Amino acid sequence: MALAPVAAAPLSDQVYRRLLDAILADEFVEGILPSERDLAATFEVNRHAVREALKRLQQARLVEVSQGGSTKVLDYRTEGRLDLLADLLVRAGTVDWKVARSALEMRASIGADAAALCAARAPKTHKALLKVADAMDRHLDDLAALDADNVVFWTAIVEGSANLLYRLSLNTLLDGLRILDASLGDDSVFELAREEYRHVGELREVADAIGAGDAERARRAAYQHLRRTVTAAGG
Amino acid sequence: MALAPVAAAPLSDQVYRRLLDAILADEFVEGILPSERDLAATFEVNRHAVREALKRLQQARLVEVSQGGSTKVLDYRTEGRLDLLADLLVRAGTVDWKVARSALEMRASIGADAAALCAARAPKTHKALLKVADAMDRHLDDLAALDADNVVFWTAIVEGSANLLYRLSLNTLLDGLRILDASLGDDSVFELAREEYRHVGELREVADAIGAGDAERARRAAYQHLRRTVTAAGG
DNA sequence: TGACACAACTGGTACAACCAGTCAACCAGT
DNA sequence: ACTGGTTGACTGGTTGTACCAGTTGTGTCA
Repeated sequence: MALAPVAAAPLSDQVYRRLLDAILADEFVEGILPSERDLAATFEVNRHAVREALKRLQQARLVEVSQGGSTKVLDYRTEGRLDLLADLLVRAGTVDWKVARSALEMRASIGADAAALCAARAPKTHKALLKVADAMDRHLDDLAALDADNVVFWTAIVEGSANLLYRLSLNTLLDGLRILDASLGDDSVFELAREEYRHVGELREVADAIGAGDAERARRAAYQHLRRTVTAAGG
Repeated sequence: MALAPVAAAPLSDQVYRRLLDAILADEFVEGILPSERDLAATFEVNRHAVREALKRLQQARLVEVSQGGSTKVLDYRTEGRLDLLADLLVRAGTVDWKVARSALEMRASIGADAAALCAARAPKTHKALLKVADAMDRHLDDLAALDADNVVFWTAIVEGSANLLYRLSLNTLLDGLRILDASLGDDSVFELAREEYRHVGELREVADAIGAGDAERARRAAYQHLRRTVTAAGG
């Protein structure tokens, strides 16, 4: 019998999670949050725990607090930032596939541009990329290993692009992937990934183009490869 | 006479800022932060203020705190997320142009893809876009107005792309722009923008392609327009 | 030498108070 | 019908202190 560990998140994290869910579900009338003292009372925690949670919500641009006045909910579409991905992707235990599709589209766009930049700036990456592609070919049945290798492949390209923002975006997107993974378990939903991994040859093409320093070819190859998954996901 | 409001940031925000700067400047030996009590003592503030700041750093994936153990600095390249842009762009009062160039590259990539998606999904956006382009033509000498209109133009395209993540990325990028603006004042550095606005005709071309539902033409036109600024910035 | 126990850290939570803004209502004065 | 001042009941911001809980190093004892 496998007993899962009991989650022991700090109180402020739990409060953050609760408030976040309530905000995204638009549960506050007029978009006005109760006072910190009231929240502390209803959650039956100390006011400091509430304050720490509110500070995080504030940083995520989800609320606006002002001394003396009340704390208001902001529109995350116009105020929120990309880091919300992880929180928007899975809500109330169900995956928002529209958000997931958005993430795949973004991955394709940035992945393609990163490949082009990598070809222009770090064609030497080529060797490492081919090695990963070889490894992937060697275990086409091990989905977990393929996942890991795929991450290595694209991380190398993004590193080669010498674009810090692409690196950070990749982190954000991978974070979303992790959330998705945890939410779906080892479910069959990763048919998408499985299908993508059937085309390791295309990764090789990307690597070749990068090795040749041919930015446009690298871009096209990467875009074609990544875009297929978007289409498969209903884009 | 224009009187600017007096800045009165909460203590925890100031502590956050100080710690952030120290972290990005790699000022902590072995990447280990002093204890909360020590930080409170050195900053001469209450421990709660320090805790609120640390919660935010934790959320930004800049530090890892563990009860009983010490708080460690994480590598923002591998752990940080896109929201760091605003903090990385301007440090110690000077602009990091490498980061700025990265942002411009990302803008070009996402802007082009958003234009393509907009053409496919919301060709009707075309009308509003042309109206903005007209307005821009009408006041080619008013940089502030051009800036505002430009934001409206691209926001409309991103809305039309129906991609929530592009919307959030736009927010993040615009945030960076605001930071840049505030840091540089009305400085001459916005030669870049000025040059971009000399090509309002290209925006019209983007709008036309979108109106025609021609995704690839919209992508090419948008990319060409946005990419020029990247090149001008030394990309 | 190894296992255990303790002490001295660390972060996490709590209560109680007070400072400092906001807002609405009311009240002069103009 | 306005202006500005006053008041009181809210709001968030700050503080100090105490204690709980987990980690880590150290020293003792078998």
